Amino acid sequence: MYQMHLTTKGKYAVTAALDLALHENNDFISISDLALRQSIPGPYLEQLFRNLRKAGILISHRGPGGGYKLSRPSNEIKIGQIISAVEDRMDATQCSGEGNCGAGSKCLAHNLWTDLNHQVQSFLMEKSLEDVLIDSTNNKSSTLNNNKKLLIAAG
Amino acid sequence: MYQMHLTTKGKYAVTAALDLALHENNDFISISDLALRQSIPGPYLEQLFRNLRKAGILISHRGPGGGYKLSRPSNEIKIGQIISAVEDRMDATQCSGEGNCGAGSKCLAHNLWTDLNHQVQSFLMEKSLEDVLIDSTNNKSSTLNNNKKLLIAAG
DNA sequence: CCTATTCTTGACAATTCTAGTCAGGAATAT
DNA sequence: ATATTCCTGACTAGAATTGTCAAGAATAGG
Repeated sequence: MYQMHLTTKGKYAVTAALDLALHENNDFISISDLALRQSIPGPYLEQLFRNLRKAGILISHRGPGGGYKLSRPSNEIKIGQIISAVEDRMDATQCSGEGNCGAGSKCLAHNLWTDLNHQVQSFLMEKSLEDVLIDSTNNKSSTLNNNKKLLIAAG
Repeated sequence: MYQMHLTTKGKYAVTAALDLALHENNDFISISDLALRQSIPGPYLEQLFRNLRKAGILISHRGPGGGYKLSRPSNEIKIGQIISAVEDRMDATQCSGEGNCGAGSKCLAHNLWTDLNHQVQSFLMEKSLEDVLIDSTNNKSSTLNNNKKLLIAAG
């Protein structure tokens, strides 16, 4: 089936990465600084940064003055890469692209989820950290109709 | 923050509604028939149909020969309506559109989630049950790159 | 009127995920 | 040396998901 999961993991990871992008010229930034600035529980962030490092998105350095920094310029790192590095619901749930949902064959909604999948993938994979920072300073978020009944809430 | 949740609830509800749309000319269809045809746990589906009825999407009839049917033609019912009727994570999580994420003000990623929100909303609110059935029989799902690392998996 | 069918409601339970903590270890700058 | 900072793995509490169950109310058909 589907399984589309954005949790605090994803949010924290992206927010922290944006902070790193913002201080791109600085050397390394420690987790404690980041956690403080972005109001993220330190040990939790640490856990997330493991994954980002393994995924090659961050590089780290230990010892005094150590910390993390982006492995590449902020315009080369896509939001989708960050999220997929920390959101590990790899979906063992049901047919993950294969068509063994419905009874034996594709369920009626199969293509719907596939298309939605593609839609979100594209959105997140086309947007770089730099893009988001630019959008953010321009404050140019699209007009959001604040329908609380809908599935996604921004914050 | 965000909170974008598609769970089995949403999948089951949409799949069942598609089944109803497929048999639009028939009278009422019983939950047991539906559950059997679409491999959905009966009592669970029952629970979901409550919400769809309350939302005015389905109408029901009791007694022998009773069951459920769509309240309107399948081209007037949008997927988004179905999902929002059953996925009740109304998101008390954090700033639900307000900007009290970050420390006091909007977090760096605020607009990103808002935009993603809007993106998915549009997608689901523009697609009707009929649309999905047509896409489904045409088998014309967009080319999906089967990246298991990504957040959404279809099925 | 009796009965089988089917929805209706509310409560309940098991499992899984999320979100976050903690302790101890390894590297490194000064 | 020592303080700093990452690194790792395990662990926990709470919530959410995914169901189940039992008893009741409506209705069609005989």
